Amino acid sequence: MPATSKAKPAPAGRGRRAVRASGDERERAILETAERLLEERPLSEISVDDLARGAGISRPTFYFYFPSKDAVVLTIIDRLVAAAAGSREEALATMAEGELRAALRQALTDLYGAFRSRRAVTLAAAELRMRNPEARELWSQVMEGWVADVTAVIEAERARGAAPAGQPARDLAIALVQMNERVQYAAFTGESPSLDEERVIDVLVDIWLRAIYGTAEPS
Amino acid sequence: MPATSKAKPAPAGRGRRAVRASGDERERAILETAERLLEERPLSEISVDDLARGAGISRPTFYFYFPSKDAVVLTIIDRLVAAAAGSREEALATMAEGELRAALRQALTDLYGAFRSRRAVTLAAAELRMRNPEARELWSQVMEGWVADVTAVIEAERARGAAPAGQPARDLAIALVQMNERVQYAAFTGESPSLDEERVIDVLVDIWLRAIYGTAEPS
DNA sequence: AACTTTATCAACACTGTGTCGAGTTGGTCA
DNA sequence: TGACCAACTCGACACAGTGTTGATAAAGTT
Repeated sequence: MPATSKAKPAPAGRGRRAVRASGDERERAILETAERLLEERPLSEISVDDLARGAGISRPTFYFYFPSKDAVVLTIIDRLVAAAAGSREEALATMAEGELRAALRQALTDLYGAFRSRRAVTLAAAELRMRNPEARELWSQVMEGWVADVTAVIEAERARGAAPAGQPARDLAIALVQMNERVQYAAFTGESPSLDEERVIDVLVDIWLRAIYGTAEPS
Repeated sequence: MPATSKAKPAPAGRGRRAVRASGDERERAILETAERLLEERPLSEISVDDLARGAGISRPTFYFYFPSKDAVVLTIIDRLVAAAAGSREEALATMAEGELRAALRQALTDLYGAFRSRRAVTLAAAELRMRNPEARELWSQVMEGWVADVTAVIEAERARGAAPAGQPARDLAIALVQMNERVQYAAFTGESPSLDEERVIDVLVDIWLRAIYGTAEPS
């Protein structure tokens, strides 16, 4: 049973423990080592041994603190996701009261910033999602949160006559949110083709506005 | 040196060989086994041993035909990508002469169909891209091809006055193409949130048209 | 019939994961 | 204070997977 709870005193949700003693700083050391190594190379090229050594402990001792490498990264992603959720709520609060164009830009900028400031972790999350159901579930919740909020905004704009009818609001929201995810990911990795980091927001905001407020009639 | 050419007679590009004898059918058996197993489970859960046994040979013999598991999948992806490129050129030919709305829908439908009909391979490609530079490069070329074509279409539409000015055509094309990739991937995996398979095309076409022909002015 | 090429696989070397059990250490309370 | 317990540590092991080596067989080629 990989990547599931199984630590010695193991009570908590994922794989982290609830210890209090000096082990607390060991746990932190492991998390910090993981973040540091992720700046250098992808998750797939980091071993449990790398994490243990980086934290100054032996490999078996690592397993006292985390049930697997994945659990470490999941813990780190948890925190990133929580921060991003904060950005989102804040941004949405602004958006609730008119001046949508500027508010939308602000919202996308904040979210983009939240992930860009932890680029390495964001990339690791994408990698982990490919093979870890728990990571998939966590990311899924993040996306659902965004989609729900964006859906509400679109429906409100349509209700007050500011936006024309069109595809179901939720479908539109899903596509737009997924576009953001992919475009941002590409910009972070620098793959080609990808948008320049400074152009990401301009392009995304433009497409969002056109998708929400425009109609689909060519000349 | 994993995933690079290294087979016995090894001349060709990647890791496939140029054998002619009875080994030809072994090679095909390996490729077929890979495709079959990918329908059942992700690439990360398929071992070289699985492929060898599936093809009725021992593991060392597998290495006579392919230098690694990745090389097998790369060969399969190559073919998918070639087929998709065919769809694209065909679709673009239609698009070159007016009636853009219908032509665009047709183009996106064909492309979507090309990948949906080989869903398992498409998903494996996404997984492999995460950790294999060669897969990344291959996919990159596919995306660049699309972006180049779409950029040309947008510029042509702007030149003939059918589409308004806006973000640089290439930037717009990158975001739209990446949106398609992500939305399609999500629909294939059935993750949540994701668009229903029957709704994908409608939603994407709508956003493309609005992004290309609309303006970004809210009411 | 010598020789080469193609094909095959048992056995090996290596890397990485996760577990077991035998410790050590520091605090607590009888 | 000393018996005890929980937190903590790690050497040694069992396993799974990858890729290589070398010996061998079977099919052409000259």
